[in-house]
Amino acid sequence: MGIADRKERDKEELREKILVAAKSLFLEKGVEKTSIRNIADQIEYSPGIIYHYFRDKNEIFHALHQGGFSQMMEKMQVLRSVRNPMERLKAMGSIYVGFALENPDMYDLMFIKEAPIDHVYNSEHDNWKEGGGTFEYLRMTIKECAEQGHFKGHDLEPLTYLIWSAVHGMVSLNIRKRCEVVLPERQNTIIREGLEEFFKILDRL
Amino acid sequence: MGIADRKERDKEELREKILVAAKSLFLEKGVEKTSIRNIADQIEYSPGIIYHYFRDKNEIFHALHQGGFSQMMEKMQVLRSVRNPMERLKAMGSIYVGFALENPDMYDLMFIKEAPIDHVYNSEHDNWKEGGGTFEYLRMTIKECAEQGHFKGHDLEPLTYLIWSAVHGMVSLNIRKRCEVVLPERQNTIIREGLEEFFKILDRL
DNA sequence: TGCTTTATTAAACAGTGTTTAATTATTTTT
DNA sequence: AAAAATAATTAAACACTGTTTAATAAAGCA
Repeated sequence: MGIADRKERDKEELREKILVAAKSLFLEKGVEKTSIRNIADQIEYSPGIIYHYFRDKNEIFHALHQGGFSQMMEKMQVLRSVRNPMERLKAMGSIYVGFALENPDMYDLMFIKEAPIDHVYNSEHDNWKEGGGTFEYLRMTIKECAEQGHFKGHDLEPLTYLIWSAVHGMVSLNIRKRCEVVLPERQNTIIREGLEEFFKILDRL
Repeated sequence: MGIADRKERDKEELREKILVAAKSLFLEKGVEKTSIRNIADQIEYSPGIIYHYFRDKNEIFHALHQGGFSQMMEKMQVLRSVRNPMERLKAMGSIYVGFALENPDMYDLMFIKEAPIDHVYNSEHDNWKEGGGTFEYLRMTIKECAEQGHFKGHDLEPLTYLIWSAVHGMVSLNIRKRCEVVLPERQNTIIREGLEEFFKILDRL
C-alpha cells in the first residue's frame, strides 16, 4: 500500500503548493486581483490543474480562511494561564488586535472580505475553525466576568457582540484605510490607544 | 448661449443616468461583479460612451461614494435640535446605525469596501463629504460631553475612535455576514440590542 | 449647402474564471 | 515485456471582463 500512500502524499503536496502560492498572491495583490493563471504561473503548472484540486477559486479562499482561524486560536492558547476572567478578556483583546496588525491581509480574509455566497454549511463544516469557536470562548469569558460581579444590568449576548465589534471596528477601519480622519500624529498608534481606553471602560464595568 | 446650456444639461443628464444605473447595479450585485457592459446595457448605450463621462470604473465608484456621505449628513441634520451633548451622541449612534441598516450596500461602499489605491487627495477634494466631516462632528460632540463632566480620565481622540469603531464594528460584521456565531434567535436584533448596551455604558461614563 | 466639431459606436486588445477534449505519464493487467 | 486502463496534466476554447482605438453618425455653424 506504500505506493498509494506516496501518490496520496504527492497529491497533497501539489495541493499544498497551490495553497502556498495562492496565499502569497492573495495577501500581496488581493483575492480579486489574483488570477488562477497567476497561481498556475507561480507553481509552474498549467491553469487547468488547479481545478483538479479545488472546485473553484472560492474553495481556495475557504481553505486559507480556515487556516487563518487555526493560526489565531494558536495565539490564544496563552490565555489558558490567565486565571482572572477580566484580565483574560483584556488579554484576548490584545491578542486579537496583535493578530490583526501582524496579519492584516489574513484578518481581512477572515473578517472583512465578503464571504462567498455559495458558502455551504455542510456536515463536515467545522464551526470551531470558522470563528464560532473564538466567539464562544469570548462569550464564556464574559460570562465568567459577570459571575465575578462585572457587567451588572447588562444583557450578555449583545454585550459580547458589542465588545467584539469594538475591537473589530478599530482594526477593520484601519485595515480598510478609513483612519485619515484621525489626527495625523496619532494614526499609527490609534488602535493600541483606543484599546487602552476600552480597557479603562471595561475595568469600571 | 441657450444651445450650449442645453447641451450641457443633456451631457449632465447622461452622466446622471450612468450614475443611477451604476448605483442600482453596484448595490444589487456588488461593485466587483458589475461590469461596464452591464451599466451600458442598462442605460441602452454602448460601453465606450461611459469613458467619455468617467475616467474609469473607480471614478464612478467615487462619485457614488461622495453621494453617500451627503445622504448621511442629511440624516444627521435633526441632531441640531438636540441640546444635551450626551443625548446628541447617542442619537448620532442611532442615526448612524439606522443609515447603515437602511442602506447596507451604500454603507459598504462608504466604510468597508477597499478604497481604490489611486484615490488622489487633490485640492478639490472635499473632506467634509468624504466622511471627515462626520468624524469631526463626533469629535466635537464628545468634547462637549467631556466639558459637561463625562469621560473623566480618558484621552478623547482615541476614545472618539473607539466609539466610532464600536458602532462601525457592529454594523460591518452584520453587513459582511459574520453574525452566524451570535445566538440564532437574536441575530436580527443584535445590532440594536448591542447599541442599547453601548448606551448603558456611555451613560455611566 | 458643405465644413467642423461633438457624440456615439463597433471592433479590437489583453486580461479574467472555467470547461472541454486531447495528450502525456503512470499503474495494472495480461 | 506488451497491452490496456487509469490518472495526471495540458492546450485550446468559451464567454466573460476593463479599456482603448479608429470609424461613424449627428449636430451646429459658415
